[in-house]
Order: sequence, then C-alpha cells, then structure tokens
Amino acid sequence: MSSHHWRNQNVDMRDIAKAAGVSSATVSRVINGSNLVHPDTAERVHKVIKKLKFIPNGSATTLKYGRSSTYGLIIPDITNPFFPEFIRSFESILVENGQDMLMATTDLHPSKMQRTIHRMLVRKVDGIALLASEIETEPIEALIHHRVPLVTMDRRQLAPSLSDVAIDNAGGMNDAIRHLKELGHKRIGYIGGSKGLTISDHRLHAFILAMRAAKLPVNPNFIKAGNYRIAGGETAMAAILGMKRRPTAVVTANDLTAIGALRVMHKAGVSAPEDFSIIGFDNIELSDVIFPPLTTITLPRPNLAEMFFHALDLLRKEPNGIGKQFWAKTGLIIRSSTGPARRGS
Amino acid sequence: MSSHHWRNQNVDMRDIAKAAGVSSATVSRVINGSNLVHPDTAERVHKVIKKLKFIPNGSATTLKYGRSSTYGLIIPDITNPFFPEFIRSFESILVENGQDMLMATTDLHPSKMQRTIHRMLVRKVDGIALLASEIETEPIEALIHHRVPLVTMDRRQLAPSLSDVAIDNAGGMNDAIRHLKELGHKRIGYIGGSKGLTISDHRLHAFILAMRAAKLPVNPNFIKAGNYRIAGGETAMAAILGMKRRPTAVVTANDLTAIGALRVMHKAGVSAPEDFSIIGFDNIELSDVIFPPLTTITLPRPNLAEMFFHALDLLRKEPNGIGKQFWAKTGLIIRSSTGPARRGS
DNA sequence: ATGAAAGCGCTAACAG
DNA sequence: CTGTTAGCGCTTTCAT
Repeated sequence: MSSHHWRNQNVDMRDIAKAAGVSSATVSRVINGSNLVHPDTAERVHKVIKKLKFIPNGSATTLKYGRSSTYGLIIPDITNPFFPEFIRSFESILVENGQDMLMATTDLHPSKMQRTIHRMLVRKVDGIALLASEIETEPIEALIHHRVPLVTMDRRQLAPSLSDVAIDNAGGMNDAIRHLKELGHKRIGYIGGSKGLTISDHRLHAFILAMRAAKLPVNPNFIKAGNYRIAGGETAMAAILGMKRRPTAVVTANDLTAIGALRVMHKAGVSAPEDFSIIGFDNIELSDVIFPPLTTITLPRPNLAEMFFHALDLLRKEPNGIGKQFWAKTGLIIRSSTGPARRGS
Repeated sequence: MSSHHWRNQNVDMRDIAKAAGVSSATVSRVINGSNLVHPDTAERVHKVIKKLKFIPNGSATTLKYGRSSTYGLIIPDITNPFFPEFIRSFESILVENGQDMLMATTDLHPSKMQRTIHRMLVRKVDGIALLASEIETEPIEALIHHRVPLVTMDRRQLAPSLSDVAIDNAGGMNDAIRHLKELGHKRIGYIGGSKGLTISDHRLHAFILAMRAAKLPVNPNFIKAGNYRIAGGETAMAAILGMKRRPTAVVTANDLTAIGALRVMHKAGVSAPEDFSIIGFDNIELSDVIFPPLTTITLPRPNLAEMFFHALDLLRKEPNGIGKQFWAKTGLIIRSSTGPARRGS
C-alpha cells in the first residue's frame, strides 16, 4: 500500500509524465492530439493516463487561454415548455462541439439578469445566448465592453459582438390570418404576451400587419395582453367572452396562452372549433396533446438552437466583427382548434 | 485616445492594485470582503474596480482552490415537466449560495453519461446531482475515486461521497390505494415506468405493498410497463382497455403516463372518473390544467431540490464522510380523475 | 520528437 | 492593516 493511496485525487500531468518517462509538455501534446508525438510515446502516455485515472484540470487551461469552452444560456422561465425543448437542442449541439452549458433563469426579474451576467463573465464563458426579453441595456453594455459574444432573441439590435435571432412572425402570422379568413372569420382577436417586451411588440405588430394584408378590420377591443402563461390566457379570454359583440377567433402569442383560453372556453361551454377558433404560437409538444389539438404557428426549436449556436460561433471566431441579424422562420400547423366561422357571426 | 483602448478586455487585479496604489493582495482581500482592510482603502479599491469594470477571473480562483463553486446537474429528459420544475428550484438555491449550475441531459442514453461525468470532472464541479436513473456503475466509481460528491435519486446505495435521496413512494401510494378502495375499487391496475430502472422497481413495489396492505388482490395482468412519457401511457392503457375483464382504476408511474392513458380513454369514449379512475404521480403543474384535473401523488420539487442541495453540501463539507440516505415525502392530491367504482364492476 | 521554463490571475502564508 | 512571494496545472514558445 503505497503513499499514493492518500493523494490519488490530485494526479496531475507531471505525475503522468513521470510515470511515462516523458515531460509534461509531451503529455499535454498527447492529450490534445498533437501529431508531433511518436505513436509509441503517445500510446505509453495514454496507458498511464488510463491507469492513473487522470483527468485534466480545466481551470488551468481556461486560465491560460482566457476561454472556458462554456456557453451561458439565459432563459426567462423554464416552466414554459418552449424553453426545455430549446435547451435540449442547444445542449446537444454544444456537446457535439465540446462546449459545456452554464444555465440560468431570470424568472422575469430584470434585477437577476445583472448578477447572472456577472457570474458568467467570472466563469469566462465564450458567449451567451440570451432568450430572456426583459433586458436592460446596462448588462448588455458590460458584455460588449468585455467583448463577450452575445446573441439575443428578437431584440433586433446589433453591435460589435452582439448578434440577434429575430423571429419571422410575419410568415406564420400571415398564414394564420389567411387560414382564418378562408374559414370565414372576419372578427379576429389577439391575445398578446407580457406588455413592454420587444418580443411581444413584434408579434402583435405582425398580427396587425397580417390583418391589414388580408383586408380585415383590426378592432382594438379584440386585442388583449397576456403573460405567456396559462393564467394570462385565461384572464384575457374571460374578458373576451364577456363582450357583447366578440370576435369569432383569436390568435395568441404562445401556446400556453391558447391553452389558458381553451380552458376558460371549456368552462363557459364555448367549444373549439365549433363556437370559436383559436390559434397558438410555438408548437410546443403539448399543443398536439391537449383537446382539441391546437392549430398553431410553429417555431421549430432545433432550427432556433442551431441559429443561436451558429451566431455565437461566428462571433467567437471573429472577435472584432459586428453582429449579424438572423431570421428564424415560422409556419402554420393546422390541427383541430380552428374551424368554419359560425353562420351569422 | 490612450493605448488602454486596445486591451481593456484584460484588466486584472494588478491593474486595479496599481490604480488604487495598493498591492494585489489587498485588492483580493477587498473583493472577498476580508475585514483586515482599512475601510478607506477598501472604498478606494471598490471605486477603481467599478471604474475599470474589473471582473475577477474565476478560473484562477478555481485553479488555486481546486473547487469551482459549480454543481453539475444531470437529468434524463428535460422534456418531462417534472425536471424543469426541479431545475427551477435547484438553480434558485444554488444562486443563493453563490454556486453556478452546469447542466446536462442524458436523453436516456447510458453512454452519454460517461462523457458527461468526465466533462464535469474536468470542470472541477463541487458535486453532482444525478437525477437520471439509467446509471452504470463505472461512471459512479470514477466519481468516488475522484472524491466528488454525488447525490443520486432513488438509487438507495451509499458510499463515501455518495448520498441518495429516496422517494417515499409508500406514503403516497398507500394513500392512493386507500382512496380508491374507499371509492369502491377492487380491481386496480398499475402502469409503470421504463423497465430496468431502479426507480421504476421501487415504485411498482410500493404499489404492490400498498395493495396488500389494503387487502386488495394484485392481478399481474393489470400491471403494464410504460416509459414515463405520454406515448407509454397510451400504449399501456390501450392494452388495458382491450382486456375482457379489466381493472376499474389504475395508478401510473408519473403524470405524463396518466395523461397518455386519459387520451386513449377519451378516444375510446371511456371517461374519467365516471367509467374509470386514474391516479398520476409527481403532481406536475400540467396535472391541474388538463381535463379532468388529475388526482395524483405529489412529490414536491422544492423539497426535493432542497434535499439534493443539502445532501451535496454535507458531502462537500465532510469529504471523508460516508453518504447519507435521505427520504423525500409524497402525498395524495385528490382532484377529479378519480370517482366511485361503477356498480357491478 | 521531446524537454525546459515562463506565465495565465488569483490567494494565502509570512513578514512586516 | 498591507506588501511580497510562491504556486495552483496547463500550454507553448524556444531549444535541442
């Protein structure tokens, strides 16, 4: 029983070097797959590494390089199924590219953001994917100052080391409105996201433009705010059902909102699609599971994740480049929550 | 325009020290809130830090200490709402305690686990919360070897630096069976989780014991396997509905399974609770949103997250201590998917 | 193809 | 209360 027993948690490269009869420089080369090492030497080193269960200390590498092979991901609300579905794709891409993921949630608290970003800077992340919209400019300026690549979602502002993935709301929204128009709907409402977020504004704007393009009247009374959650959809739909002259269909800012709306309708004995048509946004998995299966505007998470990674990767490789604007496509998935407008409506 | 302009991304402690007229040791003390610094000095240093937008380089600290103030979290499937709800609580506790979270998904691939754990060891995580059950012993031995605290879920094996949070399935399961018995159900089935996972075995076992405790017969034909997802619940329930003499109620291994079962029932015109009673497990938020709202065995995520953190923290503080067994309580939430057994059933 | 040595930025003795 | 210094483990010139 050698004295190794007591310190086996701290095998380092020099231990490997010694045991393999080489220098630590060679060990480093072997680990990083350098081709200027003799195959025999490499094999010998590999064996020692395995035998001693050596695991390199990433913090030393990070210290040397100033980069950590880690990306930060900041999301507003992990409880909205949209985000887990995104995370799954994003994480999988990161792992394929040898990167790790540091995740943080803001829970829609702008104040948390500042601290979150600071923590990520301390960790020397190679970049940050920011899917939360409740952004103040201050933390963003910190990132720009430190030249850390940042990619935002649907914020549509660019700067050096700041790119953006915008959502092409218009595509799906036009399809949605055309679809409803073909079904005979004329009075179409909209239940939006939380007020004050750029992403909400963009989506609402796309709705209005689509209505105009379809030559349908936009009635401000038919436009309600939600909060991207079920409860918000419930409240808004309750208000709509309470109106004397109400719309015959609504589009919502996301699927959770639509689900909330459906719940209220169900309780009120208003059924979709017979009495009222409803269209969601996101196409979360759940939207095909509920009853009735939801007609929705799809925003595919794998594409989105791919775009974020690509945008981040470009910025990382070109530290002085200005950011780029990306566009994520949307489309319409027709299921069963939309149907012909009631006669006489 | 000074030459600073070109290198402002690399302000370090010595720069701060110089600008504040102190040594870097003092700067370090100020940052770490040491009380052996004169308040005036501290204030001066703080000002310089702010002015120069200094952010300490965590990798140097990690290198020095061998600890990273980061915990790893490994989950099987982020798409199951149980996990996001857990993550939210866990992350929030970590942030309160100055820790970051490195997250990884296994997607039920045992092979991914090995690499994931290796990556986390490279990052010098202070510990790992492992909620995935498809575990092989090899990666776990690696962790034990490297003395990295590990806390598993419902695996019920302990070792030095290995603790476990077991789920007290019995508590909720007994309540569930008693509840069904009181409603007059005698033929009660069970739709389990994926085969071969210890967590599935424990849960099934709890069901069987609860049935015996209630002096109800356990019919092996009424016990089906699922996969913790909606599709698994659908398949299993379809099989059950196809039986000539079927149970009048089932308990499922998780809420998603129950939701799948409800879907199939709905399509088959079998309604809950009138024709058939069903009980889920987990109490995910969704279970109160679907129709009918699901009676379910609750496993509160905040408690669970708290236990994992606590277990991890204990191991970290006592590196040579043996692990501890923790128990997470369960209970029954009665909603609307359970009702009286049909007459003559 | 391999080795020697400097240095990434921070912290904690130790010395004053 | 403050400064000096060594060193955490790895990578990478620069030699050989």
